[in-house]
Amino acid sequence: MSTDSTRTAILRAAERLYAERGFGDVTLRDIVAAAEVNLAAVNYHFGSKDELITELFVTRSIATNRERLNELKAAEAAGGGRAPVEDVLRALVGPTVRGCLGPDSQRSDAARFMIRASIEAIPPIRKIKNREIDHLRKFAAALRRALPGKADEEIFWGLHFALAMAHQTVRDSERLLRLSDGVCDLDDVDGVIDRVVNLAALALTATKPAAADKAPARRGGR
Amino acid sequence: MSTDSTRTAILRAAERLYAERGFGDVTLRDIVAAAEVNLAAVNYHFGSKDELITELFVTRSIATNRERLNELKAAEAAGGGRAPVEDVLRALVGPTVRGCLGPDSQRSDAARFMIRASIEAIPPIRKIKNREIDHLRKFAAALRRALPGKADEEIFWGLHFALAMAHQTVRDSERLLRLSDGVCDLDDVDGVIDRVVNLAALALTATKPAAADKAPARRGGR
DNA sequence: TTGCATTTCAAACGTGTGTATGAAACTATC
DNA sequence: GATAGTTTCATACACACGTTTGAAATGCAA
Repeated sequence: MSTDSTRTAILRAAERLYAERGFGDVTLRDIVAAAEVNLAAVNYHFGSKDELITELFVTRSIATNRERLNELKAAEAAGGGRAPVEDVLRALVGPTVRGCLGPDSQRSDAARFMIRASIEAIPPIRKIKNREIDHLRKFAAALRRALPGKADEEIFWGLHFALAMAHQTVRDSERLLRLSDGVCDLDDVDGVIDRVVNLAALALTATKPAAADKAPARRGGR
Repeated sequence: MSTDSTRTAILRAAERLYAERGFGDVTLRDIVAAAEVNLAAVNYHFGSKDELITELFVTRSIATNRERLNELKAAEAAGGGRAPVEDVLRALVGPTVRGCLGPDSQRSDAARFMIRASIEAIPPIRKIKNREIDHLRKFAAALRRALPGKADEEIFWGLHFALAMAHQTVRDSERLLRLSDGVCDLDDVDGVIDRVVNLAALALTATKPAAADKAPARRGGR
């Protein structure tokens, strides 16, 4: 093999197992069994378990960020340097949702691995995760361009809620599925993305006093 | 002590440590050290580590659900059997948010423990967690009463998004804090709850075609 | 006090984990 | 085909974990 097949076999097996079962439940022995390689190969090729996880996370993190930024740039280029709020949000949450929901064939271990990483926040990952902030700032900036005059506070909350809804939907899709008894269609990936994007956009574009049809926003319950 | 002080010392120490550091990073030896009791006391009083966690989770789960239902019933009683959407949602997300955010003195290990439990989904917890669905159905029913004629699908999505936003906000408040450089005030607990509740209510009450001021909801990105 | 049940304690056990070792197998260059 | 460098392999190590054990300490009724 011209490519180091043992190395990549370990990476693929680890990514798949971690995506399926989480970090806590997967041992090196599980990984090497799935990859059909020797136990010592992990330490030979990666140095340690933590370095294996770190390499996986860094690689996927870069890929995800690039994918998001590509969509953002495409959207902004189409709009002459400014994209509608919806498109900015879609670029932010689309890649992850698309990789985690939908038919099995379309789901990616990579996206589900990243969700696991964001959930369990294992030490080797926690250190790197700080860079995500800088990445998100680029989307905050794009939202500012889309909403001139909007207060920063609102921008950040909108961004946060968009991520929260997308993230939680892919993370615990089972609960929504069971709660709704199948009424909520999580295989309609674009539909899910639209729900998240539209609601977050609503948060960002709605006029301040929130003119809902009834029950004006009241503060300080109980 | 009339109350079994060793037992409760273990429970308190375990709850605090699990809340602070998660299940993966806390060993029985950590717990008994914090509780200042002997290692064997855990197995003597609880049988096993899993049973200790189960007892913690069951106790807190019941308490949380009761707190939520109390608020819901109070709200519905005040409205003659029907509460406004906002109040239903507030009863759902309020207890958790209030227990996890705000000044240290007001934060509770119990609420943060429950968040950890919902994040890490350890085997002993996973089995019990199914009951949460039944609990949430009561809130879905209350939302149906508040929004007669609304499609069930929308009810469930609204409920889901409300939980998603609240949950993610308390779970990763640090990220929002750093992203916004302190602009978003997470110590204003009622303010946070209002944001979540109002946005979720907007999702539930907004007319279907989502008449935002610009960029009509479009389907099928990329 | 005596006797018995409950609780605490130090110490050890068995198991599963990540990691290290040193020899064997393989690959490529001369 | 011999040699040096790389990769694989079976095996073992060291350690931390949850759990068990049996004796000591404590509480409490008669």
